[in-house]
Amino acid sequence: MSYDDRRIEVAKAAWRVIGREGLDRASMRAIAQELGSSTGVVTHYFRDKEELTLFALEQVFENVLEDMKVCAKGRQGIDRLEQMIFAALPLEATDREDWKVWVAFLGYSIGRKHLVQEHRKRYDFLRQIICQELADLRTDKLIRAELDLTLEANALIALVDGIGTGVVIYPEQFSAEQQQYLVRRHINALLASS
Amino acid sequence: MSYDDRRIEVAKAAWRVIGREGLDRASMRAIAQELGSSTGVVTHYFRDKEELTLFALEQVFENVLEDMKVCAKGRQGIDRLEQMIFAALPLEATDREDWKVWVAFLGYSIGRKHLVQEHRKRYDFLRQIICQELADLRTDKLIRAELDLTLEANALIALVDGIGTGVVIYPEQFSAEQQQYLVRRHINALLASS
DNA sequence: GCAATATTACAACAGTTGTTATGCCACCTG
DNA sequence: CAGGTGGCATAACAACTGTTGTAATATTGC
Repeated sequence: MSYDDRRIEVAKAAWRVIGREGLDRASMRAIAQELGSSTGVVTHYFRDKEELTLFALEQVFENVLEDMKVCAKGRQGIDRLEQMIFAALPLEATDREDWKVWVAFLGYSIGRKHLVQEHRKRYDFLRQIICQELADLRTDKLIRAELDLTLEANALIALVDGIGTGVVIYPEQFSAEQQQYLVRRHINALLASS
Repeated sequence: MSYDDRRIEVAKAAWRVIGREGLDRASMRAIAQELGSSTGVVTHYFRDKEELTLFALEQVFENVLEDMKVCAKGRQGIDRLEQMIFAALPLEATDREDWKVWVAFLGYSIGRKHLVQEHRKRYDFLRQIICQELADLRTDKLIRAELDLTLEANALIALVDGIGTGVVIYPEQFSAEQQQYLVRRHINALLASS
């Protein structure tokens, strides 16, 4: 196994512990135990704990981006946007673990300037992607021309974020169909009245 | 100053530290220092740290409930619901501190079953309140009859939650007017087409 | 098969944590 | 005034944290 693969394995162990026990209880020793080895391995592949946890978060984020890209592939119009958003929702139980890690990081970032900065970077990236999709839809006159695209992108992110945290705290709160229904209805409100 | 007042003072100090430094860095000593006294005071008024932090969270929650109640008073119809939701939004900079504490708690709850349970209790309470408002609106035929009120209440909470965390991470993301615009539009989609 | 390097284990470090016990001081009550 | 009580300070406790250094073991290249 290559260096990078082993690194990802360590991060996955961290990911599991964070989801199960929380971010502040994901100590080096707990992560090493989850990995089935000693802390020597963890410190060997990561300079310090922050590098490890940020790497784990980055993995989560990139997985979502990848899923969104896959869902977008070959689709067009409103359906394309919908499917991309759906990819970010915790539709299945397995997605919930990713959302747990995400929410844990959000809370952990409070009072830590550089961690907030990390989240801003990622929100920027997401907004840029969605903005581009909205711009394409507007060019095709599928959504109303007067919309503030940045605001609409932020609103979509907020809705997804709210649903995600809701599901993390209250898994039965939103079924997969209800999540999709809410997002669909939100997007429908943007459509050009033709 | 009475016992209960002093208790609240301690909780407010905790609240300030949590918002400024984060929940896991809000140690007993840090809270005592913020209060301008020793840890003896803190332990005197609270059995342990969890009792203190939960009490601080409860204060935040009840403040929001109180604001919602005040905003609802004397209003009726759609305007009443709107104003209640507005009361929960981080419209001003001062509201952001409450939201920081809330988000910090959400993240801290990951992996802690009884803390998740606490959040569920509060979400239950909020949903119940909003459900009642929606039911009243439906009785007056102001919103569509076929709506799933529980789902709609959860959706409203999710939207507010998403906006709140968005503002915490990215204060410039939503202006007060934009927040209100988004909520208003969301609610407008529920109106009976008359 | 030997040397060099990568990987891992383990122990020790200094610092911080929540909690508890003890003692001091002011205040109130009888 | 005696004595008890609530409020608070201080110190000590054991447990746990991230990090570092050292040494043992695998793996690789020649």
